[in-house]
Amino acid sequence: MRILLIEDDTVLGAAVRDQIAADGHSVDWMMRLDTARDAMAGAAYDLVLLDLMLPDGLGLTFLKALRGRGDVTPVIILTALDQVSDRIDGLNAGADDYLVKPFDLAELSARIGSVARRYTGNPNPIITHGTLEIDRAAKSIRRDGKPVALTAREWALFDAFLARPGQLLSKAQLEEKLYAFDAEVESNTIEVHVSRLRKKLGNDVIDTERGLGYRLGTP
Amino acid sequence: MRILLIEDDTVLGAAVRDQIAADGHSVDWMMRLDTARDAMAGAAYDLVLLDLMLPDGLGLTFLKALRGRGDVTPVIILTALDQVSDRIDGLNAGADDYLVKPFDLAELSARIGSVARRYTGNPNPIITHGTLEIDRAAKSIRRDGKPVALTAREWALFDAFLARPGQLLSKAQLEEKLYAFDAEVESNTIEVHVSRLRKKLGNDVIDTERGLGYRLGTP
DNA sequence: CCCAAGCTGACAGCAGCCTGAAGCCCGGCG
DNA sequence: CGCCGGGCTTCAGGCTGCTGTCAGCTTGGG
Repeated sequence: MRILLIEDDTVLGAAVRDQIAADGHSVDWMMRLDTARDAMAGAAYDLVLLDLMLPDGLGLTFLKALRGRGDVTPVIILTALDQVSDRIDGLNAGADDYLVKPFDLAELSARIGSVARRYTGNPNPIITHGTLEIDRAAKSIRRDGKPVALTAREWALFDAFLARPGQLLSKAQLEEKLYAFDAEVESNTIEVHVSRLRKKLGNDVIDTERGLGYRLGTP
Repeated sequence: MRILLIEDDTVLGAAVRDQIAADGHSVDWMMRLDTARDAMAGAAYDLVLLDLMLPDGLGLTFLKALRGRGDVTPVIILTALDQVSDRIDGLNAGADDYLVKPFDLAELSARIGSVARRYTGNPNPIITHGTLEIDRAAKSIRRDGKPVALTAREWALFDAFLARPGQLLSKAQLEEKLYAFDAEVESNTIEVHVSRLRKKLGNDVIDTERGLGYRLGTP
């Protein structure tokens, strides 16, 4: 497995690098966000280990930008912050896991294994839905063979329907999925995003059930 | 999402149950492993919250048996054990996540969301009633295999009968369920909706008991 | 046979939904 | 540091079809 380690503490970084290498993975170690950004642009990693406090910025900003770009590479956060709110922010920003320093290197190995198990193992299954071809893992969609680009929110919304085909999802449920519990929307955002999705994927991808919610269309 | 909570501490269990319910999930709460085992045999859960120390055995044994059986339902461990080696054992036994008591309820919510996001669903439980197939969670009904669409009010009414199969429900009770306490209807609204339901689902789904109320039909 | 209780077709009003447009926010770039 | 641009949210106006109401009919009990 190819792992990108972003950590500015030289002692901890070296220890982590050695542990990962001992587990048989290959590691690239960056100490700054800008070089890490370049590294990710140039190569495909299977996992990112991300410190939150870095000399040239916050790890959370980096993570949000990554997810906003549609990148789904698994991310495990390593940080000294042990406040609950920080953990929640991290998970909501799209992290897959969270380790608080000081952590045990053996636990890091276990967590890496746990994350890896979820993502590797099977080639990406393609779901066909009418004239759409959907690769959920890669977050890519083709309509009539032509690629369609979805934004982060659009994908999050569509993915909610893919997770449970045929299930009716209320706007409240969808809001909960698109936004953290704390975040609040008090307008018709969901409706707007549904509208956009329909424009990109076809009017019949999502059915409205008045007063109840939405449902994946039946092609 | 349908969640099985296995926890023998009544105070913590109630708090967790309430938090999950507030997040919009449905919860079954078991205090023993044997009843939990029965529950999992009888229904498909989307997530299991598992305490490790239970009156009739160890949670880890339960988890290993589950995984050994090929069950991949996501499991989050809740426990007072905070040794790193305990965490590693838990993750290696097949747990998806690990929370050490005392934990913050908001963080539990975040972790549940994190697990849910990467989870690809178990089918919802389907109730068969005569020629009807009912998926309460998905709010979908098939009659003779063909999908039937219910409106919001129709579904609310029908769901009232599904919640208590065989029980007689007076019009007053039904009005109370369909409308907020204050809202008042002074006509035969319930009768009208029952009529519409019968038209969609068949005349025998709901039986009339003159002067008393209605009852789910017995196919 | 009569009356009370329930059933159902028709319909108007309005809650709920859709969508174009405008403003805001944030990351990227000069 | 300031501008630029894409994405997200909010708002407002228009439309759809669900829902409560009513009237006339049917059913069941005594």
